[in-house]
Amino acid sequence: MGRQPCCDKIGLKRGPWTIEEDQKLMNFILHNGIHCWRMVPKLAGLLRCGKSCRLRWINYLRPDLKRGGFTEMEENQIIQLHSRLGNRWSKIASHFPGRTDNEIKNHWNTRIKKRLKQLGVDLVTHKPIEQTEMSTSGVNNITIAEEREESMEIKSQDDQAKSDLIKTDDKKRGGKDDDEELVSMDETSDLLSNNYEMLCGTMDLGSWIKQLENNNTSSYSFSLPVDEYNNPSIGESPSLQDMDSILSWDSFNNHLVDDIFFMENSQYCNIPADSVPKYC
DNA sequence: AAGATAGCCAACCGCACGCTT
DNA sequence: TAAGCGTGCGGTTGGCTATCT
Repeated sequence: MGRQPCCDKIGLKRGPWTIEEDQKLMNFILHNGIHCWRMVPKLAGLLRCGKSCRLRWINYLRPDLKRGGFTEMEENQIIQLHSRLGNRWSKIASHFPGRTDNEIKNHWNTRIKKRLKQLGVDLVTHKPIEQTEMSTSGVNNITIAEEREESMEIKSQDDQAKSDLIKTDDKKRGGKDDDEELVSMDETSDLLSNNYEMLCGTMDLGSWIKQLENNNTSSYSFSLPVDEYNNPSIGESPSLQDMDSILSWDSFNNHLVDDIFFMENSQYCNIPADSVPKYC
């Protein structure tokens, strides 16, 4: 028997949120808090399902969200965490206050993945793809990286399954599913042994990548200037798209000064999304 | 100038998990 | 103990914008 849908979806609005909807949702949450997402749209007067409201709040409306592009330091930290945690975006996001898992996931898929590919870094093991493999006659580097990624993605699915098994076993033993335990699991697990070297060894992935970039700018063509990667948000004008979102956010916030004041004095100020009550 | 293509990101979907009854 | 339910999570999609031809 399959799960029932979270809502009947009949008569519910979908697609992009309007400023009016945002205001309704934010006003409601700031004044009433979140007790049950399913009830939120009804009580707030929104024609959305609770799930959609939750997503909108977490990814866009939350007052503690950090906006703007990722810094080089953040990017490198994401890469390091990904080598340890894999595609567990919420875990990775928990290391970045004010960033959402969706944001990090999108950034990984659109920027970092490409960057690593161009640098010849394996997207799963986070190890450099061997020079011998890269210099195979008649085959360009990108093709090799793509093939490698494809094969490793299959491997990663197996690895993830194994990892889940280990996690399950660990939970059965009453253990916690936190990063520290993942690290210790690395020591006993073949599947993560490749990452252990990166994690516990002397290798600094961030500086290594930077070094690669410096060494390879002549041999690789970047789709973006390195500077843009390095720090799109500092010392530069935001992109039009960024500006647009900032503008809309600002104009939206102008209507909510009172609410923010209320929020700053409320129990919801600076509380991470995951500490909001989970159940009704 | 106009159409094609690529990049980006907000939002949706479906499954998994954990709590309650 | 099993079923029901709400929420969290990761993968995917769709639409908007920018860039290229």
